[in-house]
Amino acid sequence: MDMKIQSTVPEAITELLRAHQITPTSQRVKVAGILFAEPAHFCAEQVYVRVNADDAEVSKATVYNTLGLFVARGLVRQVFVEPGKVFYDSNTKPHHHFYDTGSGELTDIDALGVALHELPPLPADTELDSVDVIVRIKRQFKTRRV
Amino acid sequence: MDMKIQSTVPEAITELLRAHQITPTSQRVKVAGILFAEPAHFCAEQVYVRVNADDAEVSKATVYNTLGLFVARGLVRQVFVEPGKVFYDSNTKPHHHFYDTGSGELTDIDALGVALHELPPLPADTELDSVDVIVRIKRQFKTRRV
DNA sequence: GTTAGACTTAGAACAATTCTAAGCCTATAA
DNA sequence: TTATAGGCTTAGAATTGTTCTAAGTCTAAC
Ligand SMILES: [Mn+2]
Ligand SMILES: [Mn+2]
Ligand SMILES: [Zn+2]
Ligand SMILES: [Zn+2]
Repeated sequence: MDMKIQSTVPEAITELLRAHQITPTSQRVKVAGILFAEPAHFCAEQVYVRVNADDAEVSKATVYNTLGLFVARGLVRQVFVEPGKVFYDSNTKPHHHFYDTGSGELTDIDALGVALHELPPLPADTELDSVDVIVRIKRQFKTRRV
Repeated sequence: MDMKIQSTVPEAITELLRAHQITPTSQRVKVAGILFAEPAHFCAEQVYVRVNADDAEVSKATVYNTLGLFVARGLVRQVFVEPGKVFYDSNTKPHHHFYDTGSGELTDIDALGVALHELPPLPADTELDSVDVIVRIKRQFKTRRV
């Protein structure tokens, strides 16, 4: 069963964490509250800023620890689109991404199921881990009418 | 025209660089010699080590400058599969990758042309830059016969 | 109440990359 | 020939994102 948060009610979040074998500390609940308010793509720094929007209460180390834990428990998934910055994606359903190379924004693409069909066989003695499709896009040059 | 190196003959490399508006300095020819000996996936550090296999003659700064220049001129392409490490791919034909999460090895997959067909329309006012497909694989668990 | 283990934290350490600013090389112009 | 200018290379410093360390805090069970 694929649990999803309906509201930002702390109890629901607490539940979600417990369901994934994570003891719901106040810091973890805060981080989860940000990630699961809606499907989103945040980097660690963005989570850190949001989680401390009022007063600073969660350290950067804890943000990283928590994100790492959520990844390990499958609550969140990492997306690599650029060197030196990881995005944490609270949509864990199989899907792909548009990446706007100008703004750095990620947008979801529903999984196609098609790419897989046409894949060559995996190398010997290996099994599939995941398929990531990143469609890099850029803002269009102003085209002059011909 | 899509020029490719047949041998490691310096003259051919010099030609290739000139054809891409790059003045062929000794350092650039060395770096190109490593990248284009055969299609390969190197990170900057690997290029640095290889280029200085005998005696140290090319600085790390120059390796990065050169790789950046080759990317800008389309001689080489970057692949992002992990945070904090860029691979430089001397195969610039459209293609995709297997990524062995255990060994960190990249293997080419001939472009399918399929993923594209099933893509949703691009967001408004954007144009396609590139499509990267990364198939993450892992060494198979020893399966016991049932 | 104690205690053990899990959790959090500030700051140091780290790794990949980029920047800086000074020297070098080479092609052309005097 | 020698000067000059631009592009190129370089060592090392700086930056960035992330992980590590070691000490303190919390909490749940005894
Ligand atoms: Mn997503
Ligand atoms: Mn490749
Ligand atoms: Zn779930
Ligand atoms: Zn070419």
